[in-house]
Amino acid sequence: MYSVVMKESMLINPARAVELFHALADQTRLQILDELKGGERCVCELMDCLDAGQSRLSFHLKVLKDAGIITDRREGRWMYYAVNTETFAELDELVDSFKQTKRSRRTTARC
Amino acid sequence: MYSVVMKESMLINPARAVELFHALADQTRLQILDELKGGERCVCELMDCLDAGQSRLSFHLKVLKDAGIITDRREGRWMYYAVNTETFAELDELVDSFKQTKRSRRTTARC
DNA sequence: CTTATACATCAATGAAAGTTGATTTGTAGG
DNA sequence: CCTACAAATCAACTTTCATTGATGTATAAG
Repeated sequence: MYSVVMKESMLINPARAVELFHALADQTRLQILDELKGGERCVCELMDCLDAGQSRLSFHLKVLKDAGIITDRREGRWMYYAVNTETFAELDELVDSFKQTKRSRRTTARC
Repeated sequence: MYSVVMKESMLINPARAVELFHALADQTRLQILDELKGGERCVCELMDCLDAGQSRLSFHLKVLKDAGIITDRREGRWMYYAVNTETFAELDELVDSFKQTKRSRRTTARC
């Protein structure tokens, strides 16, 4: 089986994990995601319901997009943002990867 | 059912979510968790395998502990740290809570 | 071609977080 | 007591991140 072959204590990709968690570690960005749960939204809609300035929103949307957490789509003058479901699957995996390896309580004391 | 009663687009607790994600958004802290998957460890062991200074480790351990991600236990002069499995269950829930509400693609355009 | 709208990007500032070395606290042993 | 060791805490500093206002860019309409 896979888990037996793999080095048991190895993260999928540390840098990627940091990027994902960092993107989620902000109140405004969580509010954006919360709003996007209801379907795609354009920036001006988000400005309304989050009561945030345009450049501030743009900044946070970029962080989320760079992390692959949301996607964007242009329609005329508007940019529509939506959650990227694939990335949440990735997140699930990531969280699971931290779960304790039950065997191997300790091998040697190193102190 | 619960989910029907709850306001559909509401996070469990935004501040708590930010705290959790922030605690995980750091390379060193992820390395610590990765090491703790193999069972509890004391600070000096972590210093060895992570090649990090003592005060630096202490700082990161505090962040993880304050977020409830790890627990500590004193044994003589040593402090043993271990992952707190309950918090990972909480994390699972949190990640799930972001998953898209399929119905309600859009109600009104607000731009 | 001009103007307006929607948004991104930039530069400056302020706030928060991480690093380092020094000091302090707690425990064990002589 | 005194010393030694494990680890926490602190102060100074650096880096990273978020906010703001101004400017730039793309699209659409007249």
